[in-house]
Amino acid sequence: MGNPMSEQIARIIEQMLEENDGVLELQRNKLAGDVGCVPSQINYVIASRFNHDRGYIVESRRGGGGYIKIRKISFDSKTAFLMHMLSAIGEKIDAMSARALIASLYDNNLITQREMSLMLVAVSDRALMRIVQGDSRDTVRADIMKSLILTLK
Amino acid sequence: MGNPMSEQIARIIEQMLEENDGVLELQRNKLAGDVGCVPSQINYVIASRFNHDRGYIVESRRGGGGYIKIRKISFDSKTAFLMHMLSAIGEKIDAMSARALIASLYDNNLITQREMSLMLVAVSDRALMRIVQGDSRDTVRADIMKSLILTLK
DNA sequence: GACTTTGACTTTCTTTGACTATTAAACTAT
DNA sequence: ATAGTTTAATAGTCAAAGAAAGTCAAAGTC
Repeated sequence: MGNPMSEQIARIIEQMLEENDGVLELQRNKLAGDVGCVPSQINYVIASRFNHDRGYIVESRRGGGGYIKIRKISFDSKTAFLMHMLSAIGEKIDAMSARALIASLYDNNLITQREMSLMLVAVSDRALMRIVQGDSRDTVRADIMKSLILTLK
Repeated sequence: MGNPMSEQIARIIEQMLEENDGVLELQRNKLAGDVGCVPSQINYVIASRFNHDRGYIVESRRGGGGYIKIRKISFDSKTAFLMHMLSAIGEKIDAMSARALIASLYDNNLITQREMSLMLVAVSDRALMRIVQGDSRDTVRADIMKSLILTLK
């Protein structure tokens, strides 16, 4: 059977990544124990299948509480995400939807917490919205949102 | 997953620092007791995560009523810078001045390049400025600028 | 020959504890 | 009261042990 241990380990990691939105933190010794291999084989699998060339970023830490963190970074999907969001905005967007979109940028690791705060200020600033009249608000907000999102590209 | 004691202690200290405007005075033995570790581990955490390289200044005193005081450096100067900028803005600000201020935030390492881009969009978005009439523009822009700067803490 | 498996050895980070140093408060002698 | 001394309460240091993860080359498999 074409079923080497490395394949098994790789499948496990892939599955965990999918279940976790492309981010995964594992413990090398534990995984090795679970799957029944020597710890350094985990390194082999990661080095051969989850390396940078294949679109992954790996960070790790030794010592007590150590871990290996694997992140799938696909510029394509990032751009796709942003483009999808752009087209979802359309002509107008209300404040609550804008906030939700910004939060989802943060949840998807496309912006930092501080960037989120800045964006929230930009689309929901009270002084601004006091001046802009009624229906125009959501139009202005949509324009700002689009510009902000394009800035992230 | 990876939650070594050191992480826990570091998080506690960070939180206390945030709640206290970047200054914190703790009692080593008490904290060690609360969190359930040996006192010298507090030293380890401080040495490894709150050292000068990471932007902290630590002072301490032994004996009765002893303490360890941790201060986040440059917090004061950062805040001072931001406050100065805030008061420099006043009621109105024109687009060019706003851009200059934002650039100086970047030059002074208070924001990243991407944050700079986001802020620039927020204060100079053409769609927005098309709608806001003449003299109000600089007032709106000043309000937005102030909110943005306050967001930077 | 390319890929996989294994394990001895290395490096990094954390935890622990014995020992040291400093300080404030309490005490003692004058 | 004052100065000196002791005591108790803190914090500091450092090295050893522990807990991961990393490296690399030899051996195994297809």
